[in-house]
Amino acid sequence: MTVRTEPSQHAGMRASNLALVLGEVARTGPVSRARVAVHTGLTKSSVSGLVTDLISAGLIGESAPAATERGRPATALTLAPGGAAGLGLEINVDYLAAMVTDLTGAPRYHHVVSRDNRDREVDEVVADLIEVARTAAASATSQGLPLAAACVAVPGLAVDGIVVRAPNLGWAHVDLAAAIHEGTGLEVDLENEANLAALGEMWFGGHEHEGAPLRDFVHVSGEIGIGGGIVVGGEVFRGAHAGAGELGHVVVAPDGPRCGCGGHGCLERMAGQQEILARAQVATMAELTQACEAGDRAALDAVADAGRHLGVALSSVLTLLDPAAIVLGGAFATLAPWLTTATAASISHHTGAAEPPRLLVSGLGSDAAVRGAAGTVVRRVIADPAAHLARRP
Amino acid sequence: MTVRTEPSQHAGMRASNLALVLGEVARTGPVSRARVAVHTGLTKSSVSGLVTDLISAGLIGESAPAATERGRPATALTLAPGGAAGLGLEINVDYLAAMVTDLTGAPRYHHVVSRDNRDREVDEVVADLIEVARTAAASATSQGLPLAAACVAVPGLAVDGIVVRAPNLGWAHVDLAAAIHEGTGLEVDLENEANLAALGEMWFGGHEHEGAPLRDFVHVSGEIGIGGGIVVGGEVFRGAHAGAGELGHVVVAPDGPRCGCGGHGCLERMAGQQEILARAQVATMAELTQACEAGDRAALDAVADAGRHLGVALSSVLTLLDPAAIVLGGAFATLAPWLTTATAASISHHTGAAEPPRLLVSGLGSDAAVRGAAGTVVRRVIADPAAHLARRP
DNA sequence: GGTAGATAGTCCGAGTCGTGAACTAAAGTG
DNA sequence: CACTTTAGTTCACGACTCGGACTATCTACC
Repeated sequence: MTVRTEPSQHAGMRASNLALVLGEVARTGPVSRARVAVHTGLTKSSVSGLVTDLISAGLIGESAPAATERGRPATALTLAPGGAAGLGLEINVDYLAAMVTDLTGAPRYHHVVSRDNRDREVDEVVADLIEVARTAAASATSQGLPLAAACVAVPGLAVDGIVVRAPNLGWAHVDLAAAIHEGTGLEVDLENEANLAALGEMWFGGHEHEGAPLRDFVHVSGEIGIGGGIVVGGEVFRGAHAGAGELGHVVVAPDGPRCGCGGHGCLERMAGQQEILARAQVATMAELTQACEAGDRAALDAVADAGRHLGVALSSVLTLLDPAAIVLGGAFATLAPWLTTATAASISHHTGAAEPPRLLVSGLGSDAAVRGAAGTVVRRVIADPAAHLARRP
Repeated sequence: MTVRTEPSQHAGMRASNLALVLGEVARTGPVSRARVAVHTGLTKSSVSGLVTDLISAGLIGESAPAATERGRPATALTLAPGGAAGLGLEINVDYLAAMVTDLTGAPRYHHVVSRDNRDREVDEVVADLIEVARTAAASATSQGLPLAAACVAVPGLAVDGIVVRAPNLGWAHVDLAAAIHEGTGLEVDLENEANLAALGEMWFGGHEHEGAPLRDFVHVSGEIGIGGGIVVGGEVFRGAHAGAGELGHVVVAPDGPRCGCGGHGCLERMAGQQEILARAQVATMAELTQACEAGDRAALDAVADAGRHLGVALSSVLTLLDPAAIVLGGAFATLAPWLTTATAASISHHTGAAEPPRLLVSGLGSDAAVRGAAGTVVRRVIADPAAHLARRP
């Protein structure tokens, strides 16, 4: 039912089959040409030709033949780690981060600069981020990793390379992609932090659903604000204006107090970090977890209450989006031990579902977004190797 | 970023280009081959060949050359109404319906049988629906319309041709598609009523967004229950288990009463038809609209209250899904005059949005789902004419 | 009214790419 | 050491689209 908009031509056919073969190699580890042919439905001869191209492009490596059961031993094909690399950047309220991953998605460089970016000039922060990016790029070069592009995780709404608004940073209409492109010479893409964290979790978090990698889920990423990333069929769901997934501003208390966004009774207002800390009468997240571990009543109640509100929001998410699972990330992952019981109970109460939905806890912690950003770049190369080669012949 | 799963071959290239050309003809009314070539990016010679195939397949018609400004007059191409037709069926609480549309989407047969299907045997109702389908098929045949397939709108969850559950009918695990296939010889697809109503509204409702047809929206279809259809990029959003869009069970009152679904505080429990009628102290929807028109206080309050609850649910929908518009259908379309003010106010209050979102009212009324069902069939033919031809050579 | 210019549509050779069968390569089996 | 099995390459063939040449049919203008 997809509306076709571009003519199918021979070049497109080839590009599509290159992606098919490369994707198969990426997914199923070391494989022979013959097995790729069977899995993809292409003939052996076609696969041979496509693999030749991918090897000469440096995206695939050939290892020594290894004996199998019977017959001629197969030469194994693997992703060439040095074929292309991705630079992931993250700009957040209290830190900047950079990560380089090779074509297999393995981290090859990671650096975090902690500093509160809220009351600084935008230009200063941008300059710092460019510096961080340059250092990362230099490291990639020295490791022989050719960067294909960069992707920046932004705590707000980004459209066409521009940060439209990032409330927690106090930013609006910052042409960030152009600035970083200027400073590094790389193609730069911007994406919401919550969405990238969700992708990072999908690609590197190791979650499964019925034996296959999890491809339909909602990722809750609470740091200072509460964000949400919706992944459908392995891709981020963005809505009509790239604003989808704003879990933090789902209504959980129709008669509730005014939220910073202008609305009333939003989840973030009722269960955000600020609210939890205030109710638990502690100042930092570290103190909160300590208090919870010590069994402090006020702290436990505050967290459980947040869990209940989260459950209300997630009930609506479950009925509206029908995801296969929900992944708790960021601060909610840290608080999971004292939170999930209340959340699960609240979900059962509000949806009436016999069996509770799958509530998973993130394993990546606060690195999910940068990893997702770097991963986005290399995934794009794998998804369309022809386009990548056209750019650097 | 789409994961490719099938090899691209010459036949697929041709199939894709056939769809491209046919889609262009369908979208832009009468067009010349030359204009199709420009719009699609194909060459004139390719378009000529593709059009020849489509004409001999009976999907496209050629009308007499009409003079243009300068040069040789163009022969106009249009969809051939008799090329293929779709049979839409609908099974609902208090009626069965059938509609036949030709390839252009124009209704060519429409029949509704009013009868309460709640306390009847499942087999009886299925037999009635088969009878309705047969009569419709006979009418199509007598009009020279070859039916490509059938699509059934079901008030519940349908997966792989089976009605998994339809609470308002009291159905569970009914193999409806096979039964109708048996009775009519047609390929049969099942789909949720709310989703089809949304599609019908998109294709035939005439809504626009920034000059183009509306392709990202949420359709609210309230009859006895409250349903929702989410359309993203022109396609229905189904979630991981085909259960997405259940707007009726979004939580709008966390401390609210128990709902029939087992949850608490669901929209349907707070603003469903039963609730509104009870509060307005009337027995039927007809009486309710009369009371509203007469300015009856209790009726107006009941409707406004439902509108407020609807606004809470839609606030969550807006923040989670970021649609370009919301379309009110079914009973809510009828009640729109006394409902939308409260709903819009509630949305503004809960989302804090400066400008209220686009709240549109359906023009198709209760025919939306059958039209959507019949339209689904012909749209599929247009989206993949090669597959259609392969079935009937 | 005849010719130039413009636009529509067809035809055909060239180029690209996947297919399929034949062929070479390299192991294990009896 | 022949036979079987599996891996990978080669090459003629066919199915496409492309692009330019060619024909058809109109308007505009002299």
